[in-house]
Amino acid sequence: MPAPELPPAYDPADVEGPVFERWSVGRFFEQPTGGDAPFTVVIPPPNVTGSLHMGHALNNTIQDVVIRRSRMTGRPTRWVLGTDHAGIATQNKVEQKLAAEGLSRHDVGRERFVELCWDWRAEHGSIIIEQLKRMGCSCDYSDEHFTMDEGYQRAVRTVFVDWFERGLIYRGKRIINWCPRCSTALSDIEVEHEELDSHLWHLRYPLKEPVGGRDHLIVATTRPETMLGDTCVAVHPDDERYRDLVGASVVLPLLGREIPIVADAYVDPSFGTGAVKVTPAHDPNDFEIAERHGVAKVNILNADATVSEEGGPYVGLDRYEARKRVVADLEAAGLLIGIDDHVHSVGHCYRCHTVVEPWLSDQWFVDMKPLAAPGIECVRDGRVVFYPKRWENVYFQWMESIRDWCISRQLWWGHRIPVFYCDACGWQGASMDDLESCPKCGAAVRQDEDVLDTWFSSQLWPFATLGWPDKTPELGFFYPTTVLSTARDILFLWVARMIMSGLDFVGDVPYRDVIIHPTVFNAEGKRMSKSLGTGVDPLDLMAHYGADGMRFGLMLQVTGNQDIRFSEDKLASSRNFANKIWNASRFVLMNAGEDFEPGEPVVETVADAWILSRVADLASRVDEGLLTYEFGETARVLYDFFWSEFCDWYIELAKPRLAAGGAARQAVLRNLVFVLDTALRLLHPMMPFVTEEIWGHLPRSGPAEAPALMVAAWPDPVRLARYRDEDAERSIGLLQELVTAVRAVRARYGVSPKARLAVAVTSPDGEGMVLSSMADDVRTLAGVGELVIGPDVVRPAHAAVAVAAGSEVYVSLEGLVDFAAERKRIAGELEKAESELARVSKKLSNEGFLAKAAPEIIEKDRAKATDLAATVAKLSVQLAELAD
RNA sequence: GGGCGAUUAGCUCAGUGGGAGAGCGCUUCCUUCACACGGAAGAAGUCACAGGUUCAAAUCCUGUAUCGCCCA
Repeated sequence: MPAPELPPAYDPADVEGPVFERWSVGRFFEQPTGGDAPFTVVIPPPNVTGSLHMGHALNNTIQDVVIRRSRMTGRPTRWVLGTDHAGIATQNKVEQKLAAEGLSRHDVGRERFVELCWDWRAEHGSIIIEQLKRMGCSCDYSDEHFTMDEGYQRAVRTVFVDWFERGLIYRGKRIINWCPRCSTALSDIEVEHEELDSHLWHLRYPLKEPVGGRDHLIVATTRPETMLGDTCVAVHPDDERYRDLVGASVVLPLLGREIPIVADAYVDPSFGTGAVKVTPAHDPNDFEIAERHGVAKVNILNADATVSEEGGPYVGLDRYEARKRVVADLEAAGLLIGIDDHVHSVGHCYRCHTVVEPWLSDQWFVDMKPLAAPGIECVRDGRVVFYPKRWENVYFQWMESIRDWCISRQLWWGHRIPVFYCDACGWQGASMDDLESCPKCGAAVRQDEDVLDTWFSSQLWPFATLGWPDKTPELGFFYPTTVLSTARDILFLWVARMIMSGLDFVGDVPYRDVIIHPTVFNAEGKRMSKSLGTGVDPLDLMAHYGADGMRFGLMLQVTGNQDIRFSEDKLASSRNFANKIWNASRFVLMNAGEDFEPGEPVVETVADAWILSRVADLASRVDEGLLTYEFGETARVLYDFFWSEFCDWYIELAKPRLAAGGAARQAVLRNLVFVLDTALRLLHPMMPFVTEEIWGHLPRSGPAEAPALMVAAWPDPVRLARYRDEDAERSIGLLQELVTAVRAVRARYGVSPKARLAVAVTSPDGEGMVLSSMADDVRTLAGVGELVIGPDVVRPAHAAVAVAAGSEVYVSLEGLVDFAAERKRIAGELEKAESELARVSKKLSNEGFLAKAAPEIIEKDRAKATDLAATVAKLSVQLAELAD
């Protein structure tokens, strides 16, 4: 089938939509139903409120690349799609919408509010899914999951009840991280710490009774307003300065409360004055001290971070206003001793960046230690492998010092905690079913008001999406999944927890390989953020460079490094690369028209043997690179092969044979088609659109092997290995050197590209024969007319000279050669060759080297020395001749 | 305080024991019938610094400096 004429420039906008449509109509995205060795990826569920950012673009390209390769190898391949319900983020969105109408969630009530969340999801939840399609991601779009699906809710509840009954989930009054804006608890790892310039306030606390002539002590604090909640002052038990004060009392300024002085080893005597004020309801360490000494815990803040009634005269003030007032009042009372500059770390909400408040409240926790042990073991014994490997240490470090997980959130949108309380008899318990009455006394029960952390449900993603807790066929077939790709910032939030819950509930790891991809920063090396306007929108990038250009440009930047300073240049060169592929293909298709006779590749010339050898090498490097997740290196290998080898050399070498017609034309056409076909397959995972479109136009020898490139066979490096040909590679290397040398002479003297040069080459026998056999190629590629190659060619008069591939090259340039300039240049080359020869000779006369270096290294250096000596000799002769 | 990463051409980055590379940018030439999103040629680096190991170090080890990230 002859190809319709392709336009001379690749326009992604014309191609991407129709190609995606073809994949969709062909149902190529859909998961397989049978086969062996399934390859499964679960997508890290994007937040349902989100839209595509660079992290998504990168991560989903990585997943699509491994998925597409796997699908082409014929393995049953499944990419599971879905979103998470994003408790805080979704609730924020819906509350904002209500606020626009002057309403709060309390005005509409819990039931209605949850309905509004579902409405919001129905309206906005598929935005990011559509964006994934735009990128060409080959997820199974017919099988979309959501962490609030009915079946998923059952999975979450099963996990909760199980852990509750095993005593792993418990309720307790603890210091948790409270976001006053979101009005909910956060787990420790949902808090982002930031170093801020602040102050250290030194406060005088008067003693109730003077002790040993002292009537006060001085405490230092970074949060003076919390003094309202102080219930003791602590000093180190070994601190001589305060020993006699332990057991005495101070009168808390402003409030007049009498509080004790206690001795506690937690206190660092070298920090501040060595005496610390203790605010048990607002600091986790102070809480511990209070527990040890049995002192009261006074909570001075309301949920919105205003001062509670415990704050006496300061009641109702915002925390920052309270700070100003407390400091001012202390100063007025002469109790403010000094203020030092101080940098300290302040926690912020990971969703809204409000400063979080350590706050005492009743929350639900998971005891993580028993779950962590198997989670550590499965990485130690290699059942789960991280790429890059170094992330395993980060994982171990966190898992080994794991702390209990606060899972309750004071939200309405999410999985409501399935614990029921009977106020009549005091019974409480977790239940799979919604209880109306107390199983013990029959009185009415009430359900816990809180919902679970979104991550509590996300941790079940690899198996809850497969139907767990039911023992579905899918679960048996697709679990464990194959690889998970994700950003490093959710290693703890998500990956570690999936591993622990997968082991605990399914009895096996959730996946074998974990790819931790680099973080995408902007060109200045700063985190990309929509709110700061430092982000780049992947949709804009795709509009400029095409989806393939963006994908390939990102892949070029994925190395073992932990971050990427995003370079748009790489996307531009990738767009150009797509155009290059398009045009090379266009050239091949224009030739492989009516008269093309399909068939196996034919080795008719050295160039044929060479390009087939190179494509065999390419297949093995790309295959290996993708299996080891080395995306940057793989992208570079593809780029170099296609551009530098296939286009710059093989196509150029093919042109005269195409023009010659007949058998020569048919042979080279077959090879062009074969190499292009193979390269398109290898490029497909990274650049799915342009490769698919071109592949559809390639001539076939019979009925189509596959309905689309997406589901065509992946080139098998083992089968291609028969095309390896080192001799051909060496020969083409000689040709390239010679051609380049002649072109350089042309450029140096500004000879028109149209002018045919007369060239004479003196070569050693072996090389001379190889070059002679390719004389026509040299003529074409270097623009040479008269060409003489022999063992002892006479140097023409008025010739520019070069040494290439061990040969002397003379280019006749009647009247053009500037002999003085030429002498200078050759002298420079000679100097370079001599110094290189001296270096290698020195090495070869080093006995240590000869005794200890690997034989092949020594052999290589000997050969190099021989070559260099020849080069030096030739250049010397040339220099001498030019002196005439 | 602990850990991790980075420091290579003007810029962004590959290269992890044996001849310093790419893309972009720059210089010169070329619109030749696949491609100017192109072709040809070229200039450009004290591989952060200091020690050490080795026959041999951009590469391994130790330390220092600077930048970034994570944990406490």
